[in-house]
Amino acid sequence: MTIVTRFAPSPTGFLHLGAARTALFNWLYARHHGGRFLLRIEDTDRKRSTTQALDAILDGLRWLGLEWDGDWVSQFARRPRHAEAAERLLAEDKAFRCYCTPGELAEMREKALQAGRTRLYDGRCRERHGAEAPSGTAPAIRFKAPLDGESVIDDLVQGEVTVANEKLDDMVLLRGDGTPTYMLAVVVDDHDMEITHVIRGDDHLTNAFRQYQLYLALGWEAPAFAHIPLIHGADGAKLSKRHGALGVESYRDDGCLPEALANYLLRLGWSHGDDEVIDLQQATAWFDLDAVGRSAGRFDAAKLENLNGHYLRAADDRRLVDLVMPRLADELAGQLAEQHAITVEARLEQGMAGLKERAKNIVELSENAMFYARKRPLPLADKALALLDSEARRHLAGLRPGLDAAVDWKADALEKLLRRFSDEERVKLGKIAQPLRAALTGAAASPGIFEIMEVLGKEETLGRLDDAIQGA
RNA sequence: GACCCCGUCGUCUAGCCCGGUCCAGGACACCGGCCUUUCACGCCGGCAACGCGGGUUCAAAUCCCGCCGGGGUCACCA
Repeated sequence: MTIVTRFAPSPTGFLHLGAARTALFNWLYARHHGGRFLLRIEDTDRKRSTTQALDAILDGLRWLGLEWDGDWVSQFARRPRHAEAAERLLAEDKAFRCYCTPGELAEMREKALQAGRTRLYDGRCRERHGAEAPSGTAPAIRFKAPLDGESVIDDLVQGEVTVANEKLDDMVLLRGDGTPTYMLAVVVDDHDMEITHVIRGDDHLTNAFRQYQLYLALGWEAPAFAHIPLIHGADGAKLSKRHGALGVESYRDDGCLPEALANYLLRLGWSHGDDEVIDLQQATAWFDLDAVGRSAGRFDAAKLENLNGHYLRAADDRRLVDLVMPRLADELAGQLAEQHAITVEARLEQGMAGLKERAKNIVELSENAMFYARKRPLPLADKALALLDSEARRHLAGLRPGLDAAVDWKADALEKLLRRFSDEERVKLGKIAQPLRAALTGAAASPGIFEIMEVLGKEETLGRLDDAIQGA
């Protein structure tokens, strides 16, 4: 049997973390088993569905590297097929027309809630015939849910879960306006798309029982279910906008690398012994549902950040340059004209190894790289300014002729030169290196200073040095 | 409220199914230290958990029961 999974978001918002993880698990499960991973957009709610949301979801999936097989399916486009299924159930007396008004329904709900019943609908239209149908109301089609017995689902994550059928409501299949409800649409679509494994959030667990009954009524084989725990905010409550249930694109904008987010999401709720750093390829080889935990996890930004730093250090230099350049251009607005941009890009590529060692995300990386992009004279941070006292400037002035005379402008040669100079002056290397750092980068912390001199080149280095020596 | 699910360091988790190897292991965070021209990285060390109460057993994080706590679901939303 070929395994077929699907991710079925509704295009009413961005791709938030919980949804992204659901997509990831579906993708991994399909890939691991050599199956297919399909995408279905649940856009039956026309009022809330937007194309912006759809684009955000598609972009988010692509950014994370979760490509789906074939074209995505629009649930809305399949509504004739949904209606057909509802009509068939009606014909087979497994469903009925319901003429109840919203007012009646509200009354029933209140009554049921008061009595502590889960079955809200009282079944009053079950046996009502067409002839007695009140005119003027467009009837909805309701499912005749079983009144007794129990439904059992052998969930791949939650285990065997049983619910008494009397708790299952006569749910609406087709609304009065003829549009299908979610409950009907998922079942019909999952069946038609030949989905073998439905992997989704825990919040759908109770829906699974209603859907299971529908499969039974329709005479179809139900897929295997796997309900994965939800992701909670740091305070333990359901992840909401309040605690940054943001779209994956906002993590990207904040400097997150997709492989880091994927790794983080993977480890939140799934584990493979003591392994922590697991890329998508390794995950594909290892992933299976039996290692998915049953309890909800809390979102931990610090752990994501740590993972991000790891992947950042491992990332290709050229790729990072491409990620950093737009941010620098943005910050320097206009100052990064073409000729200078070429120079900066070359510097970044050369200096990236030292830069990426010191950043946890692309934003930080860009900030740290700023001194390679700025033109003279450099703005000096307070700490840099403090480093450049009169004594320091005297040292730098003393150092200048030696640098000017240097023929071999390479990091190791420059280091020898500096060390010799500090020996001769009988001062610690730090007394020279720190002011030099301040002069060349405008900051008190940076990559290795000799490496920076090499990347900057002799002319720029001496220029920045002069700025600092003469500086007020 | 009813139904369902969950409960190991602050957080993610290993161990639980098949009780002893667990005075509970790893990772992140935090706190020391080393390395070092700075900051990082790296390395070394430290802090820190089986929700509570009963059983069963020679022995329980592991099995059973109760309680408590957290979460989810109860629409002509998805």
